[in-house]
Amino acid sequence: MAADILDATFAALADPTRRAILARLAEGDATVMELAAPFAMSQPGVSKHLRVLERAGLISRGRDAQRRPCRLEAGRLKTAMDWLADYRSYWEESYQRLDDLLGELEAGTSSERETR
Amino acid sequence: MAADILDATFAALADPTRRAILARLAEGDATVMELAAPFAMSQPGVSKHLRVLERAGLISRGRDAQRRPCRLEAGRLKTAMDWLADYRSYWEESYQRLDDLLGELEAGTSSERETR
DNA sequence: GACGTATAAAACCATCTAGTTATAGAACCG
DNA sequence: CGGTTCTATAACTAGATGGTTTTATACGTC
Repeated sequence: MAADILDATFAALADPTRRAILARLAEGDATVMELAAPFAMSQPGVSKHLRVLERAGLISRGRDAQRRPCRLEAGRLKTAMDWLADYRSYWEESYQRLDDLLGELEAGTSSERETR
Repeated sequence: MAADILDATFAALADPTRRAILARLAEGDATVMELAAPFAMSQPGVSKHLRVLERAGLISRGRDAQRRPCRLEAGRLKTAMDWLADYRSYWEESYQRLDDLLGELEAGTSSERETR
């Protein structure tokens, strides 16, 4: 469900510059110039990253004279986290023991794989 | 910390085919043929996706005669989730009210932005 | 109206991506 | 040994991505 939202969200998060921009925005809204300052990158380069983040719904932009202040929109981060949460049991200790047990049972009963 | 791991993990998750492969592996280990079956895609196409998942550390592969069974490795999913968890407060209700309050305070005291 | 500042858009380039087909390697079956 | 099955590699293509420089737009100020 909503595959393209996850596509865009994870793709946007797969870049260190964009993650750093989100981290900065977590401290409060910021203009493009403020966001660009820490990076050895041209202003249009940062603008392109912001467009990716905006199209993924991870930020929104206001208007303040010439400035276009950016704001973190955390909803899509929650969507991504909700997807990951489905796998939580697979990295938790209690599951690991259960998984090992099931593996032994499967190996003991039959060589056929449960495709179900 | 560990930026390229997050890069590779999020990039791997940004594709619906790869997410579907992970979902399938959550039900148990599977061979390449088993994983390829649900998709209208060539076998080498699936193999390439598996290589991306393996290089991201999201799966591991064993050896069973000609077969290379794939197994879900959830550790990297936890790493991604840990990163997202830092933003949890930004999408939670209680935070939203705090954020609004801080916004009003900032607007009321000064037009200068706290860059700290 | 002219100038400076903040941002976006255009055009371009190199590299990566997701897919294909065709081929090769590795292991089993007879 | 010969054929079949499973998987990986190679070579190719079209399109996306991340960056650049240059140019245009929008707004505030003098």
